[in-house]
Amino acid sequence: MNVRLVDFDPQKIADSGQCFRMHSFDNYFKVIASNRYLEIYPLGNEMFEFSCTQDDYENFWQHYFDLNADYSLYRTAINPNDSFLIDAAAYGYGIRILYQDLWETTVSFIISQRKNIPAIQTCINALCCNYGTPLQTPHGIEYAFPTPEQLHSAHSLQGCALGYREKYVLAAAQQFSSGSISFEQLKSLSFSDARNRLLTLYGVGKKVADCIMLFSLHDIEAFPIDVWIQRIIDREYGGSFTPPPYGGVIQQYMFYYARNFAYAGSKRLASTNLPISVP
DNA sequence: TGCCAGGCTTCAC
DNA sequence: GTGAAGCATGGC
Repeated sequence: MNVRLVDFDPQKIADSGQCFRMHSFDNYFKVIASNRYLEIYPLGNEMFEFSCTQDDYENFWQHYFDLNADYSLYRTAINPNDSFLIDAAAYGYGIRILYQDLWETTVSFIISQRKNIPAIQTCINALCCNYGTPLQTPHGIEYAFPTPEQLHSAHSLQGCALGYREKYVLAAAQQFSSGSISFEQLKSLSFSDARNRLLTLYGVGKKVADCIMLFSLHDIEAFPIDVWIQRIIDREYGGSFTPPPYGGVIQQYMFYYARNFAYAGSKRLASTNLPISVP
């Protein structure tokens, strides 16, 4: 099916670091999420072909990509005198905060600690290939993200390069497969109670908990502070920074801008060199 | 080859 | 309560 989407850039989303199973190819993108497989073909003029039915689009992917939200409202909340955030938001135009599966997000960001993004993707791909359910796709066999039960019954996850994180993932698998933590349970709690519940998971600290709050529970006030965000706070704000409204969305703009443009070398480039300007 | 990575747990103090 | 050490492994 074809659809026109504004403020939607699958390349930026794939490169934004919030998901690890969205990949770009010559003329399309493939996404694997919650046992579903999708290809997205950019057609130009904000038109996209989604390789799914209208029902699948309306009942899953539209929500997954948060396509009913107006992100210009988030950007207009930025202090107009804050040139770094204004530039970051312009550069990140088209990024969406995804509604990702709680279990997959938890495992992915447990794995992410002290790894770079290519290494994270290698680990997650190994987990899926070794323990996930095969999915038939037009481009061959892909693998769903393994369920908590699939990993819990594995007992050992050697061959996935998890290192010391393996025990964290196995502990999470036990918690999720037993039902002692669930999406419904966390969504019934307040922000701080849900975050505190996540912090009880072995291997989950503040940063990973905030990533789960943002990228799965979609609490867009969550503001994960990783090494990139801390670098921005130190360089641009003298070490002190109060997250603006909708901080999670702004955080994603900051992260993408820093990694791909502003700090892509070792220091910030001139903002006048920005490729685009967006209100 | 050596450094470093979307941090966390553990253990002194 | 706070700060430093130690951590497994792959990518660059």
